[in-house]
Amino acid sequence: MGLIHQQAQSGYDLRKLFATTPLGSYSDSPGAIYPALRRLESQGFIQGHDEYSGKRARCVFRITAPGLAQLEAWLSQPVTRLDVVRRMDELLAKFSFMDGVLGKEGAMGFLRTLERELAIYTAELEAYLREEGPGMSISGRLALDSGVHSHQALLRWSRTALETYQRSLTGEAP
Amino acid sequence: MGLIHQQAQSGYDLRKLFATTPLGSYSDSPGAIYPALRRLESQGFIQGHDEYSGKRARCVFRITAPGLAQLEAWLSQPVTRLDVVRRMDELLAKFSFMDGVLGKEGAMGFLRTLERELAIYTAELEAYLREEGPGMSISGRLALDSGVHSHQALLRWSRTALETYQRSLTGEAP
DNA sequence: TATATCATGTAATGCGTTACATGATTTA
DNA sequence: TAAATCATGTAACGCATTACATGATATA
Repeated sequence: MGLIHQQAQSGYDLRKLFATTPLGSYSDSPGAIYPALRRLESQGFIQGHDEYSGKRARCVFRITAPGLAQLEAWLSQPVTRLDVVRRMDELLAKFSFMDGVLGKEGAMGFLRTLERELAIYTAELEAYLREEGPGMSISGRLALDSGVHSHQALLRWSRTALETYQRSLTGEAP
Repeated sequence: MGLIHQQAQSGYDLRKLFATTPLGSYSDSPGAIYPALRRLESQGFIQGHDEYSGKRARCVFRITAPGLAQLEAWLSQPVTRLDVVRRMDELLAKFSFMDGVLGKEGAMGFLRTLERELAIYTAELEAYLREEGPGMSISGRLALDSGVHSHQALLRWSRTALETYQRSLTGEAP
């Protein structure tokens, strides 16, 4: 729905996006995409129209008013600890749609809570590594270490991302 | 199976591991774990025994010879591009079991191919950000940027991890 | 004795994957 | 005209999630 909100898309468009672009590593299988589109349509969140642009028919989906409300609600959900631990990919996919849907303030609010949760979880990982690391195998300890480094990198990113937004705000409102 | 190989585990043990430890963020729901254990048992990869240690019965699973062979085969599968793009968590979970199953040489071989695939994919992400970034929204570009930074961090980690193994080899065989 | 924790399951539902299928339109 | 690509689906299967259920044993 985020992609359809940015621009009307057919099922085939989405397949190509998932297969060729790095963002949102979702499945590009037709058995996943077409039924999902029909489900969203039956719920009234998107609406498909056949388009004949010279060639053959393409069923192009657009977001509806209830769909936009649903998308806003999804993007507005607070960042939880469980999101940070197990659904980081989904969080970043959500964030990529943020300023098109919630605006800069929404995106900045998201980044602030993400930074807080990331800081907490990263500290927990570091503590776990300090305490349990010595008793683990080399590869076990190193795997945990990779989690620590990945989350540290995300934490640094969330801070520079917030600064990027702050610069863009002061720059446009002199 | 990796966890059961390290140490015999009951379904409840696994639930607690998944719920409390940071490694391998798998589901701790009983509806996922118990049927999965029974499937592995029916395939002959693990074997459960009831144990009565003073308290009530616990069904403790151990790995079998075919199960160990299967685990070795799984851990020996080459690192593919798709693994790096969409299954990085699984790769690190696999790696955490490596030197208990394949030994240091196996773990080092894994790290070398992982480093190669990570370097390729990271370069692709950087190129995509350079080319497509200017046309994207701020949050879209930043989300992509987080992917770049995360993979750069993993790439650095894979190199230091390899050095850690090399030091441990020269240290023990003077 | 009530509550929390230990320990193991089952049932309904939904969804993803894999594989198969179809027909139209470019390109070689 | 053969092959690749466009564009959209269906069917079988497996598995995860959620919620419910059970009984035993510690702990308050």
